[in-house]
Amino acid sequence: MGVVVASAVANSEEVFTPRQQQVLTAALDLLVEQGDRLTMTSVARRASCSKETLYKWFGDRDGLLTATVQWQAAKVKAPQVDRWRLDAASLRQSIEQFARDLLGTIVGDVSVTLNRLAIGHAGAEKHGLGAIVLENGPLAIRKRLKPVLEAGREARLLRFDSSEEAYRSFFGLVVRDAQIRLLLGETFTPAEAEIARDAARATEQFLAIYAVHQAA
Amino acid sequence: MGVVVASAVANSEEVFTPRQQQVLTAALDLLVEQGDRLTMTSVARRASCSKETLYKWFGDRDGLLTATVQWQAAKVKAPQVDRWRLDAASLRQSIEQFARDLLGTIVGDVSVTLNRLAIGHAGAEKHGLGAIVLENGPLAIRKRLKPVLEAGREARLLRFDSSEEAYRSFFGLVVRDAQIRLLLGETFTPAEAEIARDAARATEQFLAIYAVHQAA
DNA sequence: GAGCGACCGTACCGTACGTTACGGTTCGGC
DNA sequence: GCCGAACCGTAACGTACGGTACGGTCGCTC
Repeated sequence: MGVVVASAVANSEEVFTPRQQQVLTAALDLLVEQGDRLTMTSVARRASCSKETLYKWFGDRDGLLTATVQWQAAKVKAPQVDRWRLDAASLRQSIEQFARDLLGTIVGDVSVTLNRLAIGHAGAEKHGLGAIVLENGPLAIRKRLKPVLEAGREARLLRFDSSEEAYRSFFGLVVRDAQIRLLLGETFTPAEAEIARDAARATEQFLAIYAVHQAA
Repeated sequence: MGVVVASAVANSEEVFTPRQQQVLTAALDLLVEQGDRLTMTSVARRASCSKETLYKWFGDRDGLLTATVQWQAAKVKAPQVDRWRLDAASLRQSIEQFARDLLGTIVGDVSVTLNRLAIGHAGAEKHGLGAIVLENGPLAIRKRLKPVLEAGREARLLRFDSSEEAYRSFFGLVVRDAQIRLLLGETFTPAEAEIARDAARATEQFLAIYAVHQAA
């Protein structure tokens, strides 16, 4: 286990020195470039540091990977959608913004790489990375979206039993098969415009399901 | 590359002797048990065969894995939904059946394992497995669902521009975040009943989006 | 029953990589 | 100007595992 990385999961208080962040950046770059096959030697070389330092700071290979994922995941905290009034238009806008954030993140190189890594680890009974990615990916967005959805329900703009359920359908409508296809190696990088269009479509569909019928 | 496994992708004509299938079964079992870390030695031991035979039949480790995935994937070909008349009820029933198939497959141990494996390979620039899994997973279902959707459109029961698009939203509504959560190591195994309920909900939602409004 | 091909079990080889060890350099504190 | 801590670069160690070689057994053919 890592020396600096203590509790393995969700210790966002963890702080890295600038030098350490350089190392983590190097590790992340190599991860994106060559996936899980990166070697400690290559990280050391890329970061211009010694392996000894690597081991001193991160304990072992897993510690380094965990630190990298953790550190990167912590950066995802996108800005809260600030003030939204509770009319149909602004609700729709908030939701669409979330859809764009979510989709944009998920189709990114870094997201694909980190998810691949975490999935690989999960396949080896090491669920630490999976938990971190889960926590900072889908769950983070969900946590931010939930109050919006519930305010929408409060205002009788939306109808659903459980915000959990509603969120999951939202996720499905936004992500569809894009994530699994990317993870499986299909290479497509939607432009900003496509993402926006997809987000709009997903929002439309979500509202078609969960919006209260505005009976004139 | 494998000796027996020729074209790497979608050569379903490939046939394995019973003995070879025993070996592949052993490999699959080990894969489910320990993920990508299975060794050639362990497969040989489990299948009571020599490593030499393994290499003779499958070429190398990748060949064995490819053969395993390919062979397993070929078994997924679920029965076509046979005759469906084109009223709203039977259309709905067909779609719901697809949803159950899809969800049931995806939450299964074997699916999770094989997807993990293929994703790992995709992360190492070896897209063969990813292509196979993609081909036999999502794409196979889509291929079977497509005529149903288009017949529905023909009969003015459904409205959509592209069946591709409609399928992808269907996929999203059915799978939601279940697949990625399982891949990341969350362990939940929905009962038959839950799957059926989720499939029904997804169908409901899909129709809410794509069914033509039956204006009384 | 001799010859032969397919296959098993096991011992062996080569290598890549995680991990450790060590000599040399920089730098802040006194 | 000296000391120790932190760090760099590199060499060395240990091992796990992919891949190969080989002797032995079974079963089939002539």
